[in-house]
Amino acid sequence: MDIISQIKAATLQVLSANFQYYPENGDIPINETKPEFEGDYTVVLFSFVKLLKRSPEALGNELGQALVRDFPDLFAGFNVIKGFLNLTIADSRWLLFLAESYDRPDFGRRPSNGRKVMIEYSSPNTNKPLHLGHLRNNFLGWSVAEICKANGYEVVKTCIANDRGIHICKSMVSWKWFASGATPADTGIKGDHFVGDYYVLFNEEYKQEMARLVAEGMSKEEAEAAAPIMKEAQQMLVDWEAGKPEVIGLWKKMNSWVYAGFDATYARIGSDFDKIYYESDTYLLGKKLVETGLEKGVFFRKDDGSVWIDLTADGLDQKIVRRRDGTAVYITQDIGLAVQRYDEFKADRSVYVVGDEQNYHFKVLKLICEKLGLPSAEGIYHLSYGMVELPTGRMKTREGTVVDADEILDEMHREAERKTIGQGKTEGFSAAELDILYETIGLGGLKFFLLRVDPKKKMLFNPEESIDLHGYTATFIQYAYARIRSIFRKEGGSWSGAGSPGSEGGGYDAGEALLPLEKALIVVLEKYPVIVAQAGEELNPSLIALYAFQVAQTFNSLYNVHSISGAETAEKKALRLRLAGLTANVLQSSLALLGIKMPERM
RNA sequence: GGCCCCGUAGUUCAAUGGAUAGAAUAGAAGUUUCCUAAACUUUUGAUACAGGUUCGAUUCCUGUCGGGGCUACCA
Repeated sequence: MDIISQIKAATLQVLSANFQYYPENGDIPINETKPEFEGDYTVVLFSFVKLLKRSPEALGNELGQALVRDFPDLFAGFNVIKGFLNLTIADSRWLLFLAESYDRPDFGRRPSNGRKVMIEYSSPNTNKPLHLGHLRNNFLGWSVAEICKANGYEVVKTCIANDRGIHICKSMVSWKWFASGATPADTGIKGDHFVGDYYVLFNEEYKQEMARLVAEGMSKEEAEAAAPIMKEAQQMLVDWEAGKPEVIGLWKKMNSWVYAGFDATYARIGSDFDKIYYESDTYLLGKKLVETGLEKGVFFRKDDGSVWIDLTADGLDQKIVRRRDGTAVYITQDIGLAVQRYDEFKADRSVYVVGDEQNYHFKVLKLICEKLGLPSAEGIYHLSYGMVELPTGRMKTREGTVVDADEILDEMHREAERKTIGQGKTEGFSAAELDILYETIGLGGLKFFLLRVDPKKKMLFNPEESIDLHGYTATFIQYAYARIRSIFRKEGGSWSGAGSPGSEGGGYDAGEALLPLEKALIVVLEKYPVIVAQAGEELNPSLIALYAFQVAQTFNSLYNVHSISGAETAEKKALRLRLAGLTANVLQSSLALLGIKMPERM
C-alpha cells in the first residue's frame, strides 16, 4: 500500500478512536507538505474544526501525538502550523519501500482487474496523408491504452478507417480527370501523399469552376450545386453505394495506395491496432439501424424522404441520420459501428479518442444509442482532445499550413542528429546505432511534446520549441536514464540487485540518516503507482510526462552533488545504487507508457 | 442568434477550495583535476476586469471584455 493511503488509514483510525463524533467515512484531505515547511505530508484540519469543536491547533496537536504514538513505524514526528498538521515519515519506512521495490520490474503496475476497455484512435480518412493533429491523436490513443493496461485493464485497440463517403469520391474523381493513369509506383510518391495531392487538386478545380459559374451569373449556392466536378463526385457516391463495379475497382485501388502509405507511418510511430474496422463495412449496419429506429419511433421521416432524430428535448437540435437520396451520413456508420464492436468484444467501456470539434457529434451519438436501447450506449466515452494550433493559427489545408506527419518526423530526426553531432557524442556508435539513437531522440521528443499537455486543452505547436532538447523534454529524461545505465555498465557484475552490497537483511543501519537529496528522490519514486492510477482514472498521459520529468530532475540534483559509485561508505553506495536502479526503472517504465524508448547511451 | 470551451511570468505549460501560485524556456550571474555540462546552482518575472459565496478562491457563482469551437443532406 502506498504511503498516502497509509497516512489516510492511520489518520482515519485515530480520528475515529479519539474523536467520537467523527464519521468513519469522512474524507481526509492530505497534501504534500510544501518544501518551506518541515514534514512530508500535511493533513489540512480546517474541515474538521467545526465538526469536532476544537481549535485547529489543539486538534492538530492531539491528532499528531496520537499518530506518532500509535504508528511509530510510519511517523517520525509532526508539527502544527495554523490549521496544518505536518507529518514526517520515518526514514526506516522510506528505506523499507526502497528495499521492497528497487528490483521489481512491475513496480507501479496493477494486476488484472478483469475489465475490458476498447480504445478507438487514429481513425484516418483515406483521402489524404496524416498530419500533426493525427499524431497527437495517435500518441494519445496509444498511450492511454498502455496506461489502461498498467492499471489492470484488458485493452482492445481499434481503428475505424473512414474509407468511404463524398470526400473519398472527390480524390477519385480528381484522379480520373487529371492523373492520366499515374500511380505511386510510377511517380515514386508515397501512396497517401499521392492520393492527397489529387484531393487538393479536386478543391482547386472546384474553386475554379465555382468562380467561372458565378462570373457567368449564377449565385454562389447555384454554382455550388452546378459545378461539374462536384456533381460527378456526388454521382460517384451514389454509384459506390450501388456497387457499380468500375467505381468499386477504382476505390479499392486508390485505398490500397493510401493504406501502404499509412502502414509505413504507423510502423515508424509505433501505432498498432488489434482490430481495424472499415466504414465501408459498418455503414450498412448503420443504415439498417436507421430502419429499426424508424420502426421504434426514435427517428422520423421528413417529407423529402430524409430521416432525422429530434433531440430538442435533450437540449440539442434535430440531426439528420440519412440523406434524402438514401445515402448514409457520418453518424449513421458510427451507430452501426457501436453495435458491431460491442457484439464482437463486449467491452465494459468504449473510449473514442477524437478531437473536441466533435463534442456535439458524440453527445448525439451517445443519445441515439441510448434511445435505440443499445447495450453499448452506457460505456461510450468521448476522450475529447484539443486541437493542435500553429503560431500562425489553426492548421488549414486550403491555406497550406498543415504540418505533415512524415515531414515533422524527419525534421525531428535530423535535429537529433545535428545536436548529437554538435555535442561530439557520436564516438563508439556504428552508423546503424546512430540512426536508431536519432530516431529514439527525435520521435521521443515529438511524442513527449504532444503528450505533456493536458489532452483536453488545445495546444500550440511552435516548431522551434518542439525540437528543443533542453528542459521539459524527453531528451532530458533520456539523458538521466543514459547516465544511470552508464554507471551500471561501469559497476559491471558487482551490482546485480539482490546480491548487491548492503542488501543483507534488506535494510540499512538506522544510524545512517538519509541525506535530503536521497530522501527527496525516494519520496518522488514512491509516488509512481499513485500517478499511474491517477493517469488511468483521468485517461491523462500528461500526468505521467510531468512525473517522469520530476523524477529525472530530482535524480539530476542528487547526481550532481553526491557520487554514486564513489559514495563515502559501502552502505551509502549500496543505497545510492538502489536509488539509481529504481530511478532508471521508473523512468523507463513511465516513458514506455508514453510510447517513448530509452537509449542505453547518448 | 443559440450551445460549449478557454483567458496564469516575455513565451509554452502546472496547481482534488488550502500555507508565500509551481516548472520549463527566454533574460542576468555562477559551477567541469570528480560516475556523460543534452547537466547543476542562484536570480528577475504572472492569476484579463468587476462583483459575490467562506475561515480561505487561479479553482465555485454572476456580469464585462478578449480568444476558440460547434450549430452542413462534409467527415
